[in-house]
Amino acid sequence: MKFNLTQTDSRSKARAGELITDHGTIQTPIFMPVGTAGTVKGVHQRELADDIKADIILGNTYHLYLRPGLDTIQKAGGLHKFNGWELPILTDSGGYQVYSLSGVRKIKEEGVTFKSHIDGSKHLFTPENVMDIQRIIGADIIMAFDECTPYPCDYRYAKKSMEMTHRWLKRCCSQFDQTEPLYGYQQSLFPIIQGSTYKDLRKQSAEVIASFEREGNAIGGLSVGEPAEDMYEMTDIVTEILPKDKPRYLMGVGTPINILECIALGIDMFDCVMPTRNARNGMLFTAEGFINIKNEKWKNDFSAIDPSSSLYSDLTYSKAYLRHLIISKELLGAQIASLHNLHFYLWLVKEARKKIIDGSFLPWKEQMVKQMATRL
RNA sequence: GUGGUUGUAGCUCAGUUGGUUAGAGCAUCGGUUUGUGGUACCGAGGGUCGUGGGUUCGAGCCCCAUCAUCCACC
Repeated sequence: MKFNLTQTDSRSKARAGELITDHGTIQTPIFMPVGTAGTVKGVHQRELADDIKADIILGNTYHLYLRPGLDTIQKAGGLHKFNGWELPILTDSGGYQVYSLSGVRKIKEEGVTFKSHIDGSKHLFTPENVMDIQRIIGADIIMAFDECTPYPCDYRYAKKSMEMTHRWLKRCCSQFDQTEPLYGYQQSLFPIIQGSTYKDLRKQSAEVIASFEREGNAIGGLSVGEPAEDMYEMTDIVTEILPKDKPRYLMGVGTPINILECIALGIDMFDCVMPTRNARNGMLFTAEGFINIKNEKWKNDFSAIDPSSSLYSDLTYSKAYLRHLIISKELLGAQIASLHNLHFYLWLVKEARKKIIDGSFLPWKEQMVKQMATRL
């Protein structure tokens, strides 16, 4: 993997770059659609690649390990072969599931024991086997096994947890470096910064993570319920410390506004379920603001879903029709809305990239932030 | 015509021996959603309890009448 910085904004910390992997080049800043179980819910791979030009998608270690299981994925020849997505894939390590499934798990130094949400069976994730699992899934970028602390989190727990995440990282790197990719292309391991909302912990974690000198670095443990201002402050602290010549990935973020603000703080990569999950529940993001398509005001609005879009479905179908589909829980509604939101997110980061390169990022960002906060 | 059944929110229905401002599901309206356990979650509006009398301190519930409904029998 190789990362080239194309341009750095002179009035903010925003950067434009390109990340070259064996499955293709990713232009940064980038938004990565989340495809937990090997599918971006409601969106075809062909639509992702051709219609909205996603450069990379996510998969999830926890879900894929439980179902369809490693045996099937390995027999398929890895996740790319299994799901027919030929561009880059990033897999999350399952660290976040340990957090979101809290109640049915036990965290120890060795690793995490948890119960499957599918059949209740018991499993153990360790830094070592999570590396092995991600070798089998075969993503281009794989994530270290970490503990994502909840918010709020008291200082003592945040510190203890962060230190364990650092020790786990050492074990991840050791296992990763002793093993080989299985399918003939390179994989890169990204470590994850923790430290909750404590400045000194974040600073310390960023320094530790940077010292491992991996090919890219991630920020975890944010967008878990803390105020946006805290998220920005923590991001600002760590991007000051992280090496400039490597990509920075802010995990799980966020709203279109969060993304622009964090691009301004020097983040290159984002992922979030928001565009797809909220689409399924009737929320549409646009450059002018956001829409709850279920609201009665759209009932007889036969204008295009998004006249400024280049998408067939955004131009062909009306708001009234999409409202009908979403309210009726028709599957096509989720598809149209998901594709719309992802297209918008990708348009947003591509536009940001252009503005960074031509030097007009900051005023454009301010204008967009103002517009996108509007409830339509 | 006779005997019986059922009438409670837009719909389908709960509602104890009579006891505070009559509930639920669905529907409607509004909100939430941040490294996906999300076809999810939270909230709101909406009822002269078929109608009219009566008994009672108090009636959705008991009594009478009446209307509607469905069933059975003439």
